[in-house]
Amino acid sequence: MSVPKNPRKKAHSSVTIVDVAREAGVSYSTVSRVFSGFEFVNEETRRKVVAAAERLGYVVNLQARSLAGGRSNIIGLLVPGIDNGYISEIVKGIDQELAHSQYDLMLYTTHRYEGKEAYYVKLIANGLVDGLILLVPLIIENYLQALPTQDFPYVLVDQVYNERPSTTVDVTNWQGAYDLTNYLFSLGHTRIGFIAGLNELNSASERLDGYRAALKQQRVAYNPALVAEGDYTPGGGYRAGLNLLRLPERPTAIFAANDLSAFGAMDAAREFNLDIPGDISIVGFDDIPQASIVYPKLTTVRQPLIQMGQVAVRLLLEKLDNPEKEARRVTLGTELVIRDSCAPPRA
Amino acid sequence: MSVPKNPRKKAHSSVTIVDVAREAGVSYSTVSRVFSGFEFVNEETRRKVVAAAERLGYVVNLQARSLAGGRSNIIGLLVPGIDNGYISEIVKGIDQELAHSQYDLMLYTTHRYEGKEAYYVKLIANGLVDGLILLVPLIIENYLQALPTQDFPYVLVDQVYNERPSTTVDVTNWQGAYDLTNYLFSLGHTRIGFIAGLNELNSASERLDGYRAALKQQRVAYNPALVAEGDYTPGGGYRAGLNLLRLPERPTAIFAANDLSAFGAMDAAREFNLDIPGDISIVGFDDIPQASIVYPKLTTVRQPLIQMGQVAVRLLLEKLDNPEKEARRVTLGTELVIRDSCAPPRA
DNA sequence: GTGAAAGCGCTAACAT
DNA sequence: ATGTTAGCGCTTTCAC
Repeated sequence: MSVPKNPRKKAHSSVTIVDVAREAGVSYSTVSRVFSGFEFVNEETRRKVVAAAERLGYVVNLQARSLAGGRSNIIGLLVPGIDNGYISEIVKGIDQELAHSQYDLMLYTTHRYEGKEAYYVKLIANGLVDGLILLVPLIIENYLQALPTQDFPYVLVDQVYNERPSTTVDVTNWQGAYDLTNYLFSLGHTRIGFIAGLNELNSASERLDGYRAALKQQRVAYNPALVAEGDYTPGGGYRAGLNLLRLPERPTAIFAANDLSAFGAMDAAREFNLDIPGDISIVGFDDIPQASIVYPKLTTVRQPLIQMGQVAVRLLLEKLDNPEKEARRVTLGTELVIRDSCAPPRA
Repeated sequence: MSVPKNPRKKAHSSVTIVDVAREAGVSYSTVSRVFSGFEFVNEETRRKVVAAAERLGYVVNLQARSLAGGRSNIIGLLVPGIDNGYISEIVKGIDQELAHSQYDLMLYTTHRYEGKEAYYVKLIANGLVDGLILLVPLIIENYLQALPTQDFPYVLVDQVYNERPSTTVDVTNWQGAYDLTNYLFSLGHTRIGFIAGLNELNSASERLDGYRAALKQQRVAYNPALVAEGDYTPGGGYRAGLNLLRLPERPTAIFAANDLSAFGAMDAAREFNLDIPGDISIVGFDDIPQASIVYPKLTTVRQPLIQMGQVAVRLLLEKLDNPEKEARRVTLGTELVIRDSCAPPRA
């Protein structure tokens, strides 16, 4: 064991490559070769080294490897927070995919550096991580501008950024909203309220567009009064729902731009003593896990959240292996999930 | 900018301490002093250095700092996965507390190394992180044994390990279960089914003990037939719920050992066309966010999940700052949360 | 207060 | 196939 001279150094002494080399009676670069793979090493030597390493309980020091060779085998994930079914499902996908790889995950939450996004990203990109997955709803440019070079590998999830060709994974928001609205029509609804998300989010505006397109196609006039402002949160959905339900001509169905808002709208409906789906139909978007736990179970549009995470990782690793590769955008399909929160309007 | 000689090195060139030193016209150890804090540096020199660094856009390389003897300022978190309200709430607390500190978070999920826990922990502890928070339900010893030295800083969340004095944060599981059972008694229930968690988890066994203690105190005979085996998942809760409801003398209330199981039990009750809480009362434990979203809203025992995460971080940082400090155990209080899933039994 | 120099554990030329 | 050597970017003695 090499004894650290530095007293402020981390306490736990560790076995290094040098110790293993001595134990095995070879030079320490040979040991390095054995553990960094790929190099040719005599089978017998390799065995000796592995045995020695095992005896000593050797484990590589990833920092040192990274410093010396360049790769940390860590990818960074930047998110607003993980206390949200939507994000944690995507993270689950990321995690799953990473499990098949040699990479580990560094989790960065944005709230820590509000207003200092640029510095944060620089710190992140400088050294520790090989690439970055950005799952941040807003102000992407603040983050992206700070990337140390044009070609630092990153991928955007669920948002598009047109100023710079960026590797991106998103879903068919427009189509999903279009399909869902048509489903409501097929049930006989024509007065369909819409609880919007923040318009700066392109997922939100695409969904609104899909809703409007379906209206148009059904030759139902678009009525701005039926669109209430929400913000993708249950609280916002609740308030928007209240507004919609107070309307003189109450909608018979409400399309909330995401599931969380739909939950809020459900609460609002209950406050009006309205039966769901008897008196009012409610639908959401995303199909987060809670959507099938609430009562009644929510009809919604499924985004392949887990798959989004997986694809994000795959795209990033692809980029890592082949930096020359051009940025590309993968748009995954959505799917109508019919559950118990809709019924034909009362006659 | 120093040009890396190694072609496989990460593409993005970065500004180093040497560049800053040259720019500022000082030696690079002075630059180091400026950024690693604490050392005495002439105020004017410091200003020059800071200015130069800013001009160049310098950011420290944490790996190098860590390797050289400093701290990585990263703590590791080991969890089974984050797709679970219980865990993600705790993580939220961890994240919040970390935000006030200089530390970043490395997220490790256990499923990647099943059967290789020891190796995994070694890898984690060896180098990259300064300390570790273990939020792993089972087989803790496999993990702990592998810690490089006796004094590698770690803290256990929601589990106790008696073989070695360990810094721990947990909650009053026994008391919570006791209180909750008594609440059910106060409503008039006496036939109270219990859906257990895995008995190896001490949270699960403590809750069962609390339930039994309340029974005893109320002089109600303990009936093993009323205890169904669950596993802390909705699926397990559903099956256990079914078993309980099939009993000749059906319980009038069900105490599920955690909220997730309670959700499963609710589904089971609905399958029997039982009204909750009219025909049967159901309670859970944990108060995860979903508990107030399900319908009817779940009566449960609140664990201060966020606070648990915060305390875990605080304990770890405390240990990091003062390695000599003895391990201690912090047990946080639980609290009865009465919502809509209980009513007196039908006469 | 500041500079010079050693070394953290490892990888990757460059030798042999 | 293996050993030698020079760093990766930084912290930390040890001089001055």
